[in-house]
Amino acid sequence: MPEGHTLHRLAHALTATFGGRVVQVGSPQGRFADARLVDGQVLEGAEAWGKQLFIEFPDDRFIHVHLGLIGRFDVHTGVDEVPEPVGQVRLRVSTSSTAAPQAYADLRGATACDLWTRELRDAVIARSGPDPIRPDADPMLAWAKIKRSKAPIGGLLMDQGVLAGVGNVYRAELLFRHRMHPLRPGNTLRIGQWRAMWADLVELMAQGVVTGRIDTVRTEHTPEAMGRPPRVDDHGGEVYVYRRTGQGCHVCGSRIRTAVLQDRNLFWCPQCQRRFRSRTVG
DNA sequence: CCTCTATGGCGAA
DNA sequence: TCGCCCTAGAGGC
Repeated sequence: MPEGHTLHRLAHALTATFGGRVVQVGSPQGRFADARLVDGQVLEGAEAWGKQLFIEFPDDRFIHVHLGLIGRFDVHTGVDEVPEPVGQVRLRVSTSSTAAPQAYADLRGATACDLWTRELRDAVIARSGPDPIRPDADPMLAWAKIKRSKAPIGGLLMDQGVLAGVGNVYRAELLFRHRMHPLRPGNTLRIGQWRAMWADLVELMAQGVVTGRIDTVRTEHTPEAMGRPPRVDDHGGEVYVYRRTGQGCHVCGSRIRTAVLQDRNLFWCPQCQRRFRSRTVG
């Protein structure tokens, strides 16, 4: 679930569903005791920065949520009745009226769910790199770090202080689309390459916010265009390399490779992404 | 029943 | 680099 597009999508859904309304806030599981401090208040809106989600309440209070690897936050609208929680619900936000239609949102498995002040929120945002989904993002802030780092670009793209919101799928797919080897050092990139990668991220991630999935294949490489079966997977998106180890590359047919970099699975095509080569495809 | 996996990130060693 | 945290679902025995 959770790369930046998921959090922005959630922010939109929470704002649309609960924004400006008095809400009930609770922690059925009990591990978010501070829920009571904003219970019965007006939910002013929700906003995402990278993978961080902030739900704003009066008096500069924010519920800070980070889904981590396995967290999910499901928004249910238009229900007649808010049901009993199922499983480990850390946070539940629900409409406070008793009349239908009602709505509720359940958070499970999150790495973080805390009540924060505006200062804490601002500090985390200040430490984060630019977020390609935010219209005010400045790609040169990321470039300044990339161009002077010897670290592999595959790691830099996942560093939330360099760039906010990119996770393992967008990382792998972006590198493929730009024919770039994941281990290429940041300081060997040229600015034109970075500008092209950023523009691509802006487009891909904006699409992810709309669709709720990560699709990265170009028209000529869709299942329909290639006459291949669609991807069957729990996240569903059409991709070039992510979790396609051993399968044929959609462009050149080579077997997709995998390796572990900084504890995360890395996927690339050994032919399309030869080391120290990089040219944008198409 | 157990083990493994997952689009993440932290802190200790 | 490793262990650990969060949760649910899939698969093996």
